[in-house]
Amino acid sequence: MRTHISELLISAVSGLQTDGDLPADINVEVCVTRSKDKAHGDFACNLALQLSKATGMAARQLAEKIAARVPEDATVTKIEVAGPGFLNFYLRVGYQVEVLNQILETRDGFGTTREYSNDKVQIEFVSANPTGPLHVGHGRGAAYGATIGNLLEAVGYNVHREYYMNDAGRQMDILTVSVWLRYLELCGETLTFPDNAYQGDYVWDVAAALHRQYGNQFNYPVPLWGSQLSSDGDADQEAYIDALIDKAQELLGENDYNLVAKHASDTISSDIKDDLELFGVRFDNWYSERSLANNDKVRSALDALTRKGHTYNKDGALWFRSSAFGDEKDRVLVRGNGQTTYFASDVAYHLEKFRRGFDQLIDIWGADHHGYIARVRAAIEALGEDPKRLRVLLVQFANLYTGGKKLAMSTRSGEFVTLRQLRKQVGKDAARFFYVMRKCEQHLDFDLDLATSQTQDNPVYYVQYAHARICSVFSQAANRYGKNQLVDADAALLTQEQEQDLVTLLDQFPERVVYAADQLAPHVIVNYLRDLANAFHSFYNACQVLVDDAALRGARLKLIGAIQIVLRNGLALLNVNAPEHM
RNA sequence: GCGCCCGUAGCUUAACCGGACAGAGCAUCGGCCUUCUAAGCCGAGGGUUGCAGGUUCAAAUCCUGCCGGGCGCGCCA
Repeated sequence: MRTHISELLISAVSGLQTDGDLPADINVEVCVTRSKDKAHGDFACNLALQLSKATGMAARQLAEKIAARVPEDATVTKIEVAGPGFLNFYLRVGYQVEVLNQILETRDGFGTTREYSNDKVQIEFVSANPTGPLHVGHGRGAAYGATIGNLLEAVGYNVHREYYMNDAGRQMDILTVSVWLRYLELCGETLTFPDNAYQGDYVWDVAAALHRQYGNQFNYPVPLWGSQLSSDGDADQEAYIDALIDKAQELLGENDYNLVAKHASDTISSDIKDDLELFGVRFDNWYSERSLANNDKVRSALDALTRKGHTYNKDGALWFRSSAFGDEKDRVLVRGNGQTTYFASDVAYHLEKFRRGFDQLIDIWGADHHGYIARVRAAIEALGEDPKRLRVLLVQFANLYTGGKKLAMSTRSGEFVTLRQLRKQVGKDAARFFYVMRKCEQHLDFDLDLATSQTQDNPVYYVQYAHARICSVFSQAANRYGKNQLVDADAALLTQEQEQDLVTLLDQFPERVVYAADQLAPHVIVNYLRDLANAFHSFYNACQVLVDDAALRGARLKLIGAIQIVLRNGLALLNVNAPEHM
């Protein structure tokens, strides 16, 4: 309907142009919006206000001229010039009821469109180091990315979801050593576990599994080697950890060290996979950082940069001249000790993404990575790819509160609430809904006490309850009147204000999905569902569905049948269940 | 110090990417269950959109400067 009105307006403008009332060379961008207020009709357009600037004509006067030139239309009953020069369109009562038939016919498909049907888009999210279980901070990125994926799919994109496993580098070495030390303790050794190693209980679990599988194969009595390390290292703990890593590699040898490392990373990765699966978050691919290095992809990406003349050597390190591409300073790719940096892997990884033929790339990162955007973009540009095809979304942190106190969340300290615990406490549906309720650049305060003790107040129940109520009405309708109540129902009987409001809302669902997908804004769907549930609950209290009048009853069943489908489709976008009973 | 994000009712927030009197929820107060689920509905109070300028017919939205909060600024990942 909106595009239809736009067409009417365009025709009016070109009519005025041939009349000579408007200059022929003006740029017309017609923008029709739904009126917020019913007093302003059904649709509104600010065209005259925009054109008055370009033409120098008074806006109201111009609006009158446009209105007079709009072609006759069966649906438009009145065009009014209002305020400073708005054109308000009033439409025939009941013009939207056709949407009910459309919903009941297309069912699951209602809300999906084919707007972007040929574009392949890759969305990379979560991508947490496999050094520990996912915590509630990761949950937001997971829920957000999964929902974005659903939205993009709904508007026709070919979506590929990927998790980048940072399974290489120093953090993994620290994890390996942490597991090995716990393992030694299980073998009966006595040692001081470093404060800056991974403290969490899960490290014990990983070590225990290692011990079950390999027995004492990796045991080296501490008295034989412990004294060789610089004394307990309160001077420099990080150096102490590095020394431990070296010592472990020396004692275990490459093969055994890698066995321990792989055991640790595999165990934790599979735990992460299970966890995400239960959270309703699926990936098409898990891309290993280690595999980049193993396949020489890092080396060849660096060679490509060097060939194009964007690198240089300084102080024994290899640098990328990212400042030539808008970054604030140059970045190190290969350190003086010969090791490549995390950034080097990321350059190779993003190059690889482009090579895989995606039209668009979306990265969802935690807000703490914002300083990273410029250098990744720089690398993409330097390698001859179009940086505009990469969209980076920064998701602000979710702060967790309990007892009014903010919880610190650090994987190394072991002080964190896992995603698994959260899911068990508040449930998958509530957690998923809560995580995407706010726009991603807004900080999210997650009050655990509130979520656990007052689950009744959680808005997800409000929406789910609307769905359950509808299901209940249908089951009673079937009991009293038999099935197939929807056949031949006449939606024109829906004349109550609450019924009209509902039809209008249902009619908006597809455009809201498109908008949410364009903006990568799941909260738009959340708000829509709350509005729809609210309109339904109001209707439910004002109008009886199962009335004696069979015609009216049929019309109302048709209406709530459509609502049921839209609630279900909307909740499905969020991976939230639509229960039949509550 | 420099850079990015944010500041809206007591609290948590929305506002269709410049539009009409800034909408909700929680909390507070007052009503509604012998009719389809009261996890609901109806009503009331509560706002100088952090502050000060600027652009515009029109600013929560755009620009400038302050104030306040978060995050980042490694040959860490």
